[in-house]
Amino acid sequence: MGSKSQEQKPKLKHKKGLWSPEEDQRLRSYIVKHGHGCWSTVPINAGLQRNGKSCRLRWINYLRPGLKRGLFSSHEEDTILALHRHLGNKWSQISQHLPGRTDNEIKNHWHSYLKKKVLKENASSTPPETTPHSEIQRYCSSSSITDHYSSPSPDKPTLIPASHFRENSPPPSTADQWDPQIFNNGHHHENGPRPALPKLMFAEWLSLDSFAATSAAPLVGCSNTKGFAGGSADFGPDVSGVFGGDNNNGLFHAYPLFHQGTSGGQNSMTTTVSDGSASDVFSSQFSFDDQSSAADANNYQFVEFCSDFQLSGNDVMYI
DNA sequence: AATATCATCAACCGCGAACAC
DNA sequence: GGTGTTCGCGGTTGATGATAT
Repeated sequence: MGSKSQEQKPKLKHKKGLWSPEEDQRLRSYIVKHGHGCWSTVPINAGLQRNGKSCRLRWINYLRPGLKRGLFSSHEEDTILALHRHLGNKWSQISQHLPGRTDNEIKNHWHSYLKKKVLKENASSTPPETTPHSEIQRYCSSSSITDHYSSPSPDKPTLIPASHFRENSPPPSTADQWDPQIFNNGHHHENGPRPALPKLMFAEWLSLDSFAATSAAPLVGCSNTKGFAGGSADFGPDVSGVFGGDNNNGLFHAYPLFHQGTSGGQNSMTTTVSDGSASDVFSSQFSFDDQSSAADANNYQFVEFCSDFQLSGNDVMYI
């Protein structure tokens, strides 16, 4: 057992410490071209004097596309606090609820700032239920669907754990089956025009590790432990992609499509949800600003679409 | 200006789980 | 079933910059 295997290969001296820009470039280029596959072979093939573990960490925490850098918003902090109260130090699980944030980043932020904040709050004996993030705790701990569906505020999306559908009833498979309580804040629309549909997204989409590579479009990562089977992706100059949803455990098909035009300007991501037939489909569109930080590695561009998502109280996010 | 202390964050380490043989 | 390998997670460390004395 253990992680000694890589290190003990005939005393190959692995470099440690901070990564240089050249090393970053080598690693990024290699993974963009070939995917990471087996991490232990990545440094060998990429010509790096690092061990696979170090490469994996560097990719996950720093080079992976879609990472959000910078200060944590108050909403993110609230989410961390609420989830930490429920999950404890499960940084990896917490990070799944914060698109673009890594577990390491969240862990650091906790130890450097949030932990003290909590201690201070406890010292002043503020009841946890009065904190603004109690709604997040509610969906974590409650078994009531009505609790899940109640939108916490006009400015915040409704968050629904995917486990709800596994534990209760299957999710709606068509647009018409969606509970208006969720999508229209309780307002039915019998015969009139369908109200503006909410943005719909899964946190998993925000992890590019969920994307499956195709021969035409070698892409990073291929695995998803929850069985989210990918479709195809093309990160060429015209960034576009189609991703199949989970069809094995009762969840409906969901195909996020995104496309970045060559003319520049604003990018968009269209999310289409269907029951598998072409006849009953609805879609919503995300917008995200052109990110100047989009990497250009060997003519592949990354869409940093996590950075500027703004979900509102009319939106639903499956976590 | 020099030094000490604190805060932040990238990276390392060790462990356990999952998997392959 | 036993052993080795790989991966992912969480705790911890150490370098660096900011701030206080």
